[in-house]
Amino acid sequence: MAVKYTVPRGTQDILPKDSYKWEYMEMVFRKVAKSYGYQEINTPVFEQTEVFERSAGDSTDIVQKEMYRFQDKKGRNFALRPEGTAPVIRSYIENNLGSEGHITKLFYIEAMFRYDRPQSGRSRQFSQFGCECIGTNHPYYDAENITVFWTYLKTLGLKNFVVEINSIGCSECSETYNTALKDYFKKFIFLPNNEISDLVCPDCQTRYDKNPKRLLDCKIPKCKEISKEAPSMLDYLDDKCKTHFSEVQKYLDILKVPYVINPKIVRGLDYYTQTAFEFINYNLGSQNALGGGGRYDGLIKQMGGKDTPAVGFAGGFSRLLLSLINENSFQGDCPRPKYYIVCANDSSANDENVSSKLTKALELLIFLRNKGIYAEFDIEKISLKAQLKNANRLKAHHVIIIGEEELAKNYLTLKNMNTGEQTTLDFDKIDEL
RNA sequence: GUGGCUGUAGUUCAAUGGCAGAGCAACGGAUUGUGGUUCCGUAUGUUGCGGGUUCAAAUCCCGUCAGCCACCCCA
Repeated sequence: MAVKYTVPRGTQDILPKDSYKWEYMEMVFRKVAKSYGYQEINTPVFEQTEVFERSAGDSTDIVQKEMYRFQDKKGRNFALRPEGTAPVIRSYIENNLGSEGHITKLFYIEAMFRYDRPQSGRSRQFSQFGCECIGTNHPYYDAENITVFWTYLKTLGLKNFVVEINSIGCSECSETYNTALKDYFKKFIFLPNNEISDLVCPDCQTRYDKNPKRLLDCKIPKCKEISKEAPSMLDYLDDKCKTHFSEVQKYLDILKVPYVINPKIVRGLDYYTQTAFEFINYNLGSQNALGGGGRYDGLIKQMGGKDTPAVGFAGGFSRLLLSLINENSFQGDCPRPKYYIVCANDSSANDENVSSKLTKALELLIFLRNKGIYAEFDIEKISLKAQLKNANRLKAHHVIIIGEEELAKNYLTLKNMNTGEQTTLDFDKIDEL
């Protein structure tokens, strides 16, 4: 069978058999986010390239390798959005959203694009949910932001996940720590004669210069062994950051969100400060982060706004769905007809009766649909058997049978497809349906 | 971006280099006013695509596309 066109690599169609699952996950997210006072924002799928370059950081992989870039007819540079925070902040500044109160809470559900090798849980177009709480540096809001994510996963019924938190400090602490880390790793990267050693993997040798904190979560056994003895970020926090971090923990305890402290958590984007957190499902394979986030107190100023602190998270729907299906926790219902209408025509039926039954069926169908009830009828299926079989295939809750008997006495036969039980209902009382 | 595995009916998977097959699903019947269970029957193919080797290729080789796994990175 020749399929002429296919979806672009790393993208997918969401087909009817799955689309209701996505709809359900989005519905629950909107509900949870709104209960915490977040309001929905939608930004364009593309932005000026600089929006991402300035925020995420020039050296990050997202900016360096993964952005879909293009020019429009006037030669302006744009990029498909690879992450959600920068556009939201761009909009926050542009529309002066901060003027409406000292805290602004925004949530979004949007498609993101990154050019990367596809794998289970990683595609080139993917859908993210996120919450940004802008305008306060109070540690309670770090905890509250984490709680939104946690509540969302709990509401969906997800069981296998952990919340890991860390503080990567303000830019000053981070600087001091990087120096300490490089000091420690120096003797493993370089031999006494200053040549490159092979005590750590080649990737870690690049990390040493590019992003020293990444040295901590290398998966190569020999590197893991070395990083065990490495200094911990938490020992390099100044008093302000230390207090902030312990306050976040205090509020998480009060809000009853279980968490573990993982001093090795690193964020992939440059704008993060202090609190960093990840939601991880260890059953998920190598792409195991359901989402992550943290505080980014410097970003808004850096992007040209007033100096405004903020905290936020983003998560991926496809990994979430994989997790829910894996552990059999998905709770949404697939759409099922509440009523399936069947016309029964036996050999005794004359043409006139066949026609009045059809009229009755269609009247009933439109009556139910006008009330917003999902009702089905198949005008092309003739035999009673075929119609019932179809009702069963669609998992209809009830079947309404209109046959000779019903036509003559002006009532309907109502069949419960679960129990097989049948009752009758006067045609004049269809309001009761 | 690096390394590896895989690609056959709607789907899950078979087939020593020698006639492309089975389960499930679909459809029809057994059962003319009753679906799900059972039994019987019917239909189903550019073996991802393009080249090569061979008397002969789903099978071997090369290329390509796609998916998966790990790395990388991250949602």
